[in-house]
Amino acid sequence: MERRVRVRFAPSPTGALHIGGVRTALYNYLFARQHGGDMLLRIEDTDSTRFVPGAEEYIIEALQWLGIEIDEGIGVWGKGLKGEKANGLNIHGPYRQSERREIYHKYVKQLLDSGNAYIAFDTHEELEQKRNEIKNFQYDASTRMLMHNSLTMPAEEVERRIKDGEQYVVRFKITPNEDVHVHDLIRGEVVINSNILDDKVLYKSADDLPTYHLANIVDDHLMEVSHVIRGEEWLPSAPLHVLLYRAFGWEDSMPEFAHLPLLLKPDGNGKLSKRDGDRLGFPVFPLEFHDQKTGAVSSGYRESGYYPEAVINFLALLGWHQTGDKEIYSMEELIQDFSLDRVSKSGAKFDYEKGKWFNHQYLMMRDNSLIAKEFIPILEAHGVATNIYPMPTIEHIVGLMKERVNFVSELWEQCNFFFTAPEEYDEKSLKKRWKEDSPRHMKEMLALLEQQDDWSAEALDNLIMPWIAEKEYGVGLVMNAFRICLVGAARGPHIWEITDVLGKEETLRRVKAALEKIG
RNA sequence: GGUGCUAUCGUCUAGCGGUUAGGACAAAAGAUUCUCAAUCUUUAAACCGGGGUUCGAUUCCCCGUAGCACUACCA
Repeated sequence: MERRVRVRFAPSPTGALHIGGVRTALYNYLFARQHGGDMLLRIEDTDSTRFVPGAEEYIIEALQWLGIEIDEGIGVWGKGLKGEKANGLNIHGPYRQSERREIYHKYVKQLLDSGNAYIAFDTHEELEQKRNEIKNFQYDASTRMLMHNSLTMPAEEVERRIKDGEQYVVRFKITPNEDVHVHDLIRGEVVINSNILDDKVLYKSADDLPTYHLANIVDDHLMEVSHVIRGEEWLPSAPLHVLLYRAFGWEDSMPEFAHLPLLLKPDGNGKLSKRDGDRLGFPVFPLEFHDQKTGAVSSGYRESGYYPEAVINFLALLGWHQTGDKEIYSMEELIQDFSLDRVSKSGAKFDYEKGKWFNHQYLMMRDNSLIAKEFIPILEAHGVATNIYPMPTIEHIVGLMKERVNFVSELWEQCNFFFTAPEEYDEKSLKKRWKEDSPRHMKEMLALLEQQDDWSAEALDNLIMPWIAEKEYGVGLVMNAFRICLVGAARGPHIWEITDVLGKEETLRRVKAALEKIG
């Protein structure tokens, strides 16, 4: 009997959601949707010292922006999951680990009672001392009898210490010299000897919270998670997790594991970090993040002008690829085509340039009307009174220009001349395209244009081209000078597209102004 | 140091014993155009090294090398 697919994304609220975390969330989501299963969001806030206010809200907002729907847990949203139905699914809650203390108590006790765990009183100082004393010290079968714990002291003393309020931790008692097999959906069988595992802290009395390892196993079991899809950094502790399932007697219902390759720095070595983004000038977070403690602001993909579809598409292909050459995938297509066994095993260097290209692709595919709406605020920020332009005109302009930019935000510098007359003339263009005869050409052209009533591109072309030919001025020479008058530089779309948008009056005005200013 | 994972153009990758090793990004050149882009065409660019297995290895195995991850009362 096939088990219902249930996956979870379980970030800890320690700051902005890293782009690698976003990819993990995405892969989980794709897998869940493909199998008609459930996508849960759980908050792993078992480290009270690293909690960052606002992080949880940030995570939810980021997932919503990207279109990664949550079926169960924190921040449920998405199609058909609103209201009661959504709440009805939240039967495994609470989904914040800090709110599950009672649950963990029970399971810590179970491990203690079954002899799979013990209580330890060693202070940080004592541990530090041992690390100095014994090279490569590890708290395990070889050293645990040298330490202050319930294995080395009488039960009464343990009890007394706890009663006295002494802080302690609960450690997992690892059986030495045992090969632990982990089946990984991406990597196959991984075998690790338990000797290299230490007696992991499972619970700390100081904040009455479990550590990741315990909470993770208990929650995944209770929440009936079928597949654990997470970053490769967890692979070394996967055997520990297997041992934990075993100690609880849950090995039969243990989830399948899939450890994803890491996202690496674009240059050099190591995994992608926030600092790389700062250094190389690209965002490593989906949304802009304001750190309330430090006041630092980190840039986000949304604020940088990316479309969520582009970010999704880009991220999906960083570590996963189908057999063919297809590169543009909608979310629906990804859900259709995604598979864990086609996830690559090696880390992927983060290629930001390709990310820009993806956004370009989505910009090209986008309706001009939508782009125009996005462009209007930018126009207004540059002092353009957008209400004097009919919407179709703005749509026409963005349609002309979108193919030469990656982001809507780059549109302004490409097409500002449609909205404001040039005040300065690009020196390079002048040098190359404004010749001795240019003023005379422009004056003659001006005279011709002033007589012209039909301002259509076709009519203007029929007027000007024969004139140039007749006078033998050279098309390039005249047209480029004309372009400089209108644009202020040697760039932009076809010249009759520009005259069309500007209209006769404005066109003539610009030519006159240029004649005055450049001479 | 220990343990694990990984290894095809600069980058993301296709390839699942026999291929002119394919595609995309980035780069270069050309075409086109009144300009700048876009577009199209083209070029350059890779199987980490050494052993096996095999008629034949980029592909399978081993070793080496390199990279990465983990090695906390962090996740």
